[in-house]
Amino acid sequence: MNERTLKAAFSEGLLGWYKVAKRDLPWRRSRDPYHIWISEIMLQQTRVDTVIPYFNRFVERFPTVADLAAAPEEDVLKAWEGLGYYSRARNLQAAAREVTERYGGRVPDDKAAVSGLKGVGPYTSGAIMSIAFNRPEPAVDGNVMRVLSRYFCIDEDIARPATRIGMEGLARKLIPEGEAADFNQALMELGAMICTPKSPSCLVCPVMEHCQGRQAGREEELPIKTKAKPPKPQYRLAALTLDASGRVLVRQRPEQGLLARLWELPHAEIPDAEQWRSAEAAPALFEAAMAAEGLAIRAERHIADAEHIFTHLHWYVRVWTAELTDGGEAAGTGSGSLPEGYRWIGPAEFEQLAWPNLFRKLLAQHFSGALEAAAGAERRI
DNA sequence: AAGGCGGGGGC
DNA sequence: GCCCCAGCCTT
Repeated sequence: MNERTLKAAFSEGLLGWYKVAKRDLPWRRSRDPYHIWISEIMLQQTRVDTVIPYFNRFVERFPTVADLAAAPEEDVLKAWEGLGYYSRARNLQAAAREVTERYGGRVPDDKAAVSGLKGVGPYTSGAIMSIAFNRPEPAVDGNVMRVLSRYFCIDEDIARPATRIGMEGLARKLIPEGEAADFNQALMELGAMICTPKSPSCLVCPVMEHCQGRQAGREEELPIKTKAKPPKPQYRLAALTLDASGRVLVRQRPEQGLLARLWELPHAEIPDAEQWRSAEAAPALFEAAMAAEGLAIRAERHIADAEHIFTHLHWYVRVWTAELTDGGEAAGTGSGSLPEGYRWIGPAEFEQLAWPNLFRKLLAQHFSGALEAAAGAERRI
């Protein structure tokens, strides 16, 4: 079979399968390019099942581009809480403001304009142009690279940017006339449902017959991908500090970087794991580290441990109860002696602010009494 | 080209 | 435990 026939068989088989097998997803019930856009940003590095509830809440809370553009940033962050990669939320709102001001609140049917929006890269621009406007642009994500690597038995490392460029050229040629929206979604659907990373379901695959990877017996070893580096361990101590009325001392993270603008318990890295672990050495190191950030505390008692794995970091977080050492003024009614970004919160404020999952879980346990109960049980042993 | 940037599901 | 996911941005 020649190359042209191989491609035609692929496109026809895949498209025919998709038209009868496609999943009923919330954003597929809409033709609104704004909805397509929201869904594609949320779906970056995030699974469909995770995105669905976020998508539904988000479009209800921000029904139009103008609503999103006009919303307080903290509202957008709260709507994104738990979804991860929070720069997506900030970029999305910045882009919504650009669409409102420059394009009258409508997502432009223009490849260059869409590509220029913050948070929209090669994949997402192709997805919006094809799915929302049926333009024949490729939308090459991890699914597509896996499917194409297998079907055409391509050995190139999909971690290399150059490989994605090549895949885009191939994917562009595969789009059947006038079928960009369905075909691009079919490619991703096949990758998600049939041509999975592990144990692909070749026997029910609509294009198995001509799959070059399977014919070579290599469907399990493709695609080729260089391994990611393991996350770097970081040992951190966090302070659970209460005032007289039971409120908890928390702080907001900086505007840039990891977990930007989310809220957290005050904490500091202890570079030496052994010292971090040591009940004798840890308090003084913790107190010094917090003092360097302008917060004078005394660490009292180890109360909980938590772990959180990011793509590039592995946090080991040990929570100590703590007290402010600069007298009652800081623990009072917010007289201003707290460092910038710090505040006292009760259960009501806890629900309003946006937290990374690690601290959301810890504080939820504290406010429900579970944290102290567990520590008390441990102490009795 | 490499690294920063979350969180969860599947096996 | 390990892998990977409907990636983008900065350097």
